[in-house]
Amino acid sequence: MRLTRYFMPVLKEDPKEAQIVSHRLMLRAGMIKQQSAGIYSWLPMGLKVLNRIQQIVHEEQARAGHIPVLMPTIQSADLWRESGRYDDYGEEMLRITDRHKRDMLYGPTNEEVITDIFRAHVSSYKDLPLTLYQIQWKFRDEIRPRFGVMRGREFLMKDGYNFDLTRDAALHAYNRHLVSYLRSYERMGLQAIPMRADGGPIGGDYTHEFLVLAETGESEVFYDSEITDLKFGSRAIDYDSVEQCQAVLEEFTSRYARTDETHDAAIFDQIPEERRRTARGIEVGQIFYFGTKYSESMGATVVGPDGNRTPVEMGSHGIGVSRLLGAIIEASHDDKGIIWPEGVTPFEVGIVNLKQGDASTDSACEALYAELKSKGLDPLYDDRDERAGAKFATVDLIGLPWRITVGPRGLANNKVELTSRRTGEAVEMSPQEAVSRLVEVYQPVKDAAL
RNA sequence: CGGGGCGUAGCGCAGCCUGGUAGCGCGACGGUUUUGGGUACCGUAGGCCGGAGGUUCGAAUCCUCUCGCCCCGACCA
Repeated sequence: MRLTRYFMPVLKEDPKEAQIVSHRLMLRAGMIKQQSAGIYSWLPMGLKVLNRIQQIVHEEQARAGHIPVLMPTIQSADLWRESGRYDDYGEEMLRITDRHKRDMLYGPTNEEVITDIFRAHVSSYKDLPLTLYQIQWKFRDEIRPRFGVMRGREFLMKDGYNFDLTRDAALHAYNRHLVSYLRSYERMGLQAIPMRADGGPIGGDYTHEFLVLAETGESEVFYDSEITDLKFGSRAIDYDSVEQCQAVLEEFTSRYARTDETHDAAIFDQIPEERRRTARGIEVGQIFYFGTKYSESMGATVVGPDGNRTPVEMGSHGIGVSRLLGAIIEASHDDKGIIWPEGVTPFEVGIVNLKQGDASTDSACEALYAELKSKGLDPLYDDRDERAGAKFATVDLIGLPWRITVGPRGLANNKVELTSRRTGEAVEMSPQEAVSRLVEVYQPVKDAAL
């Protein structure tokens, strides 16, 4: 993309309403625009990152064998009366009346709808196991939205639901989700630690939430420092293998890691003191096993091999997709701006032309731009007639992980400069070398994709 | 929902107390200059001062109501 043809309304000054760094940077980088309290438009670059995160989630769900669907944002109140949650959910649920005076609502979650779909079309144990999921907008009418997309009222969320015949099968689905979530977060450049959690309004006796450590996190967390050494990495896993998934769950949940909701000081104090950590975390996902809570109240049953009708075992699983942009920025930025991890960056590299209008730098930039695109990379070419300082400031602010600087001085020796946003390290090399170096850098990202 | 604060140009703000018909910086646009970390100078455009009502000869300014937004708290992915 050429910057002069793009729409990226960056701000030089901090908008006063933004208090935390991710909110400030998303506004300054021209990624979002607030339309109303807790409700945002996604501008091109914000949308790009949002889409990349969605893509990772889709790919990892596919890998785990989960099937995508798309359910409506507006739901009938009747379904919620059936489950008993219409009255329980409270004022967080946005209630709407249509022209026929029917009670509707903007879905804050989808257990009712998915259960309705299931009971309409699934009736035999032979159709199980089944996990359906979607990435869809939700609305929760928070009393006080804040922190930009970290706690908006409208938010994009992946929600998945597993249906199984037995408790053991449902627990395997739970484990499978845990593994797929670990992989997803790592591809986004995040370390999200599974912590024992509280059921909340969804209920359930077995649940973990995934937290990204960051100073601005909303939850206080307590953990054994050994847990931060764990990496899922690129290990191969058979999602159908109960043993393999169980082993991963045990590996990632055996050490102490809890939020303040479930924290138990007596157990925590048994950890050697030098490994005890207290920090803050941002919740970016949660997985639940809740058994037959919804299937019983809503009549989602299957006929088992013995000919008896039995309520299905269920769980639900969420990833806060839009919130993840905030979480990633909270975990990865400096005083100049965002630092995108390679897995989610809106553009893989920025090309900075130091002397726009100069025949040799212009043509060198154009050649680089074309070459990078031909290698499957997506560069942002800053072709504005601006001074070097302004271009550097912009590319730093928007957080592209790599920058190629092209100026007459270097070009005289066939050199450009390749700079890492994260380390600031700059190396002179030929344009061809810069391209191959970038291809190399992004190879793991390509390899991780399906 | 309790407590606090703010709505004046795209963004950040001054002016309001002590009423007299709106200003600064950044940004935008045009030009000159400059050119390896937000260059300097000159010029131009842009605002029914959140909205409604009232007081007054006259309201951004005073009064009443209202809408929106932000912060702290309780709540929450």
